[in-house]
Amino acid sequence: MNQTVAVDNRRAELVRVAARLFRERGFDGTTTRDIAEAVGMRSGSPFYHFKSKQEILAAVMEEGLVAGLPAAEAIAESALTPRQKFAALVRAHLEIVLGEGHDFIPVLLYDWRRLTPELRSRVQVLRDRYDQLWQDVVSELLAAGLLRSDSAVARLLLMGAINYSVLWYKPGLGLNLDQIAEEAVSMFLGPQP
Amino acid sequence: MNQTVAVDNRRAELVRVAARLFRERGFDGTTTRDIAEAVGMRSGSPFYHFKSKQEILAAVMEEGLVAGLPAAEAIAESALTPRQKFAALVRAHLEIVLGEGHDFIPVLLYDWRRLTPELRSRVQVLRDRYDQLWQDVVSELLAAGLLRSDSAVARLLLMGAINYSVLWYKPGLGLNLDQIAEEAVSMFLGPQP
DNA sequence: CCTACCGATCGGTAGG
DNA sequence: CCTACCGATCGGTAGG
Repeated sequence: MNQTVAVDNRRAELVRVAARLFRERGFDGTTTRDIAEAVGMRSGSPFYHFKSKQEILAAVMEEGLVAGLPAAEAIAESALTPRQKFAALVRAHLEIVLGEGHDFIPVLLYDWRRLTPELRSRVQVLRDRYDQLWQDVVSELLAAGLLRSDSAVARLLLMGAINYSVLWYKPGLGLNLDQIAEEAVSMFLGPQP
Repeated sequence: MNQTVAVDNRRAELVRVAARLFRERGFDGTTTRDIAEAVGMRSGSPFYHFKSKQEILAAVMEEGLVAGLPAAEAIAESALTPRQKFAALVRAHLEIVLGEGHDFIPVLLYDWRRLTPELRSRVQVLRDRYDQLWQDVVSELLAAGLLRSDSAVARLLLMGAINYSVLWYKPGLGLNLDQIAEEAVSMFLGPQP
């Protein structure tokens, strides 16, 4: 219809391809030339869509958060029991961290430090919303007596355990995502009552 | 006495300074010129001591592992109860991950992927020894009925929770290392019997 | 370990 | 989005 759609498509393509490359090789291990080539552009053309390489990085992270938030919000606001909410949140989180084709959040976990302070603040807004959902569910667990710990530290340790899996999980080897989620929940909360 | 000592001192100095810079700025965010300048050398001189920048990175990681192994081994081989061993291991690990002046293991956690495959294999030998100590203690916890989970996944989740703290812990804010260690142990194992 | 340097890479830009 | 390019940086090396 108009050119905006085409331009947006190209931009979205750059973000998607950049996510994959950043995840595989890291932010510093990927050049803007790599990204351009992977979408069939010339080396300077990504800068028509983004002001800097770091802006691409921020866009990757924001897209991952925006894509992941609705599912997490639905879980947090559902009528499930605290334990069920937690189990669902763990499973959903494992999916966006380890699932096939999910490159965005791993990039966030790997290369958060490469963002400039300004961009970090911008992305942090979305990150805070995601963290708050976890905080709410962890608070429910504590209120229900299912977890004993300082609430803020508990959340950080729990999310750390899950997030860190991006460094050791290999698809096809050992447990699958459902099984890892089960192991994690039962380890943190004890066996099902 | 002889020149070997002086040369070794310079080399050790490079490793120590590189550890600090790599931790603060990341491997790719640090140039060999930064490292040279920080020890008072000219830009090319680090390559008299190391074949490549990656060799410096490997040396940093190996030094961290060699320094951390004895304490962990002493704990694993001690006569403590499984719960006490685990608590001691968590506390010792938090120290080398978060403690002031401990830059080596954070570099390992941040920049493991920047090692070439060959160097990664070399460092992995030491890493395996460290991981095995954790595996042994986790197995003892399982045997004692203090943890319910698949043993390998349990270890990875536990170590992930601790290791990931390198991304959120800020000295002087919130809990100190002793308190975080206590929170972690009680969250994973439940309240003390 | 220094001097002096290279060769390549890379993010980014002007102008169309 | 392409062409053509710059300016700086950086790991690494030869020779002493």
